[in-house]
Amino acid sequence: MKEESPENLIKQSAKRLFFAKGLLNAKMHEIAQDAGINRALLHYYFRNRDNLFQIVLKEAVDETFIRMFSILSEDIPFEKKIESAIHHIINCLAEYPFIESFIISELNKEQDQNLTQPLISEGKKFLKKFLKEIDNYIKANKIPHITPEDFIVNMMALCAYPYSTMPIVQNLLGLTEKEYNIFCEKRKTMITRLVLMKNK
Amino acid sequence: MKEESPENLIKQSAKRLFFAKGLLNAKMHEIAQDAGINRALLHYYFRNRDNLFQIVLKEAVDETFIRMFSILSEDIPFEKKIESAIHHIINCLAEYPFIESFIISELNKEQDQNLTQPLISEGKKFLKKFLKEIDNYIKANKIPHITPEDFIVNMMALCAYPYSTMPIVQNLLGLTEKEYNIFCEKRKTMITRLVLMKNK
DNA sequence: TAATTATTTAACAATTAAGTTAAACTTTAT
DNA sequence: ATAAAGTTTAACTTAATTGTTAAATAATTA
Repeated sequence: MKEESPENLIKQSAKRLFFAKGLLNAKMHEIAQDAGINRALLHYYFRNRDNLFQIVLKEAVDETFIRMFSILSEDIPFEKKIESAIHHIINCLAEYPFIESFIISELNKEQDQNLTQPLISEGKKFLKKFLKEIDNYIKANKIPHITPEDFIVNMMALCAYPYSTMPIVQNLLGLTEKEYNIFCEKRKTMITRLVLMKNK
Repeated sequence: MKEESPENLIKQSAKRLFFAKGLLNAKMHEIAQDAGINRALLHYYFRNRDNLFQIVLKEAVDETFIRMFSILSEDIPFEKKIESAIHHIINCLAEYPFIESFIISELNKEQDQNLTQPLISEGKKFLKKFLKEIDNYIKANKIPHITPEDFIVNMMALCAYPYSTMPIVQNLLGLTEKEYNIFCEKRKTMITRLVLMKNK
């Protein structure tokens, strides 16, 4: 359990509304209400909306993507690494299903991209090495028709899609929230096998 | 080319901003500006925001998802059908990369779900039959570890993810808009092979 | 207990957007 | 040419949201 200071309650509420509930344009009073405090106190601690924005987004991005880059940069066997990254990213998405949607929605507003600039440059630096590593794996295992770029996009797609589309897909499949989370959780091993082409 | 009536110009602009540019909360004056007319005329033709919303969303959903359901209900060989559906959905997403994001963002606001209600019920009706057909294919081809539900989610995920994440992934891969569209386009055959497990 | 800090209340200004309206102007059709 | 429909301009109202502020109240700490 984390500290229950007002700062943390507010940050938790902001993250819950933005990244977990998918209310990409949650209002200040909604965040305050969710945190059980009032608007004045919210401004007292976080000055304004943009500031709160930056803080909670940076924390969430560090927990998910920066951590994923770190896992994928470890010096362990490739297959083990991929399995580990898939588990990590699905665990993170189970907590914040809409964090990608949020970032992209912000990017499309093309205001200040400085928010995501660290993520992008960190990602590019990491990708360069990682693409080579994938290429080696593809050649060593003679996996046909798939480029290293496809490999990464496939991995992310198979993990992230069921979370970002939860409101529709859960309904279409006729599952409760709990059942849907189990469905997504179970996909971990299937996705690992599929991207590594281990269909045994 | 479509008619260049003011109605069509407005609808095209609304679709472009909402579904192609990902401005999920585009303002009325932005739509008017994009269409080369003014706010008053926009209200003259479409009364209010919600009305414009409903009309353009219904048209886009009919073109993409309802049409996809129709393709997947045709009485043709399973593999041909999947290939055809993948081509269709990627062609649609190339035109409106953010149509799914838009629908989901609206659903998360949990106001009137009546907008998506037709899509959901149409989808459920269609899914029931289609899941059985997938199940037959999986059993006939002894595909391991994949449920029919996984099969559908995988197919949609592999098609849709690179579009909904375009602003990030394109940047990370260091591609121009044109290059990125080619990258997505090329994925058609790879995705078909991957979901059908034809890795020859 | 006294002083400091945290929190609430309530009112306020500034901004933005939606939607309406009336008047003027332009194009099209009769 | 005249009437009708289409289009623009500009002003306006209304509502929502952000952010500020001062005063009152509660909780903590010295």
